[in-house]
Amino acid sequence: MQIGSRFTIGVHIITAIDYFKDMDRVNSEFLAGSIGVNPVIVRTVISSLREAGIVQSRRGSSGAELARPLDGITLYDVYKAVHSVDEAEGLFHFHEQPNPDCPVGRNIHKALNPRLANAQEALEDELRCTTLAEIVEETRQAIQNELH
Amino acid sequence: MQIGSRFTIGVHIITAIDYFKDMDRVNSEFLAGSIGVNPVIVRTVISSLREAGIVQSRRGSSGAELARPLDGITLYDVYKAVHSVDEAEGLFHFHEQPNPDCPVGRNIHKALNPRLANAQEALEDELRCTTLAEIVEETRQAIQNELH
DNA sequence: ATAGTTGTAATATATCATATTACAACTAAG
DNA sequence: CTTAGTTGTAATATGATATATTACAACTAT
Repeated sequence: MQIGSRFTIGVHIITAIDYFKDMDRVNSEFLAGSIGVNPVIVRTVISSLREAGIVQSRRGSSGAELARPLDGITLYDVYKAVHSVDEAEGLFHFHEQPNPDCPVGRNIHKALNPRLANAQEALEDELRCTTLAEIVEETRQAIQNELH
Repeated sequence: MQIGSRFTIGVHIITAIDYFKDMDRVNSEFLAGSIGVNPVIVRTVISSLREAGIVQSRRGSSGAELARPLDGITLYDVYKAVHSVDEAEGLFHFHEQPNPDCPVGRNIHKALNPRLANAQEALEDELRCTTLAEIVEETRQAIQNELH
């Protein structure tokens, strides 16, 4: 069980938009080529990022742009934007039909749910610690280091 | 995208084994009734817990028992035992074919992977903070509180 | 006008979790 | 030692969901 790749695709998109902004026409086909997925997937993820106010894009006009500075975007923002995880359901899937006629069945969630929420929050807090500015900067440095 | 219910099923199993150990014959059918899933799923999860040294069970002999004290079992132990998440793959699914001919495509994982690992570790560390002794105790208290 | 792109729906495919069926291996009780 | 009942596990089916693909109207820029 894994968190879907739309999250890392979203990070890749933002990084590529910034990196290539002065060099190429960064449209969905170009991005799809860099990421290695279908252009429609790219457009779908971009739509999510647009709805979250992270990037700008519109019909007919080729290419996407960032809607706010890179240091104002965290990994958590991207994670939430692409809704890799359903907000209401939470990260952990609790078995859905514990028996209400069983004392354990109807009470265990009271003990377990707060712990699952804490674990999910720990993950999200960690994602909030990194901005896309850091990701882009480190990617640029990695590219520089290739030259040696 | 969610972490599968085998994890919470595992916690439910351990809690029920302890709670009912002096009252009922806690076999896979009984547990399946309490949890609300198929008995074979219960037996599969118990197999995982047995391989992790958390419970004891064997062919023919009805019922499972705990293999070690409840305060020596953490939520993380259960989480790992049922392999809700593949060890090698990690919690986050990185898109699999970033373009090696693109500088961003072949370098972004260097910047992103450590952050994803940190987030996963934060989640797991939080799961290590809770023992099954706490879960069982709180479940017992919740059952007690029902009487008022 | 025209060529090219986006947004989005519809559909297909792939993957994986859970459900179900089936049964040999085994235990315990009589 | 026979029998009823359970476990471990394989095989298969079902269901849910993520990603891929096709298609095209809406739109932009030239």
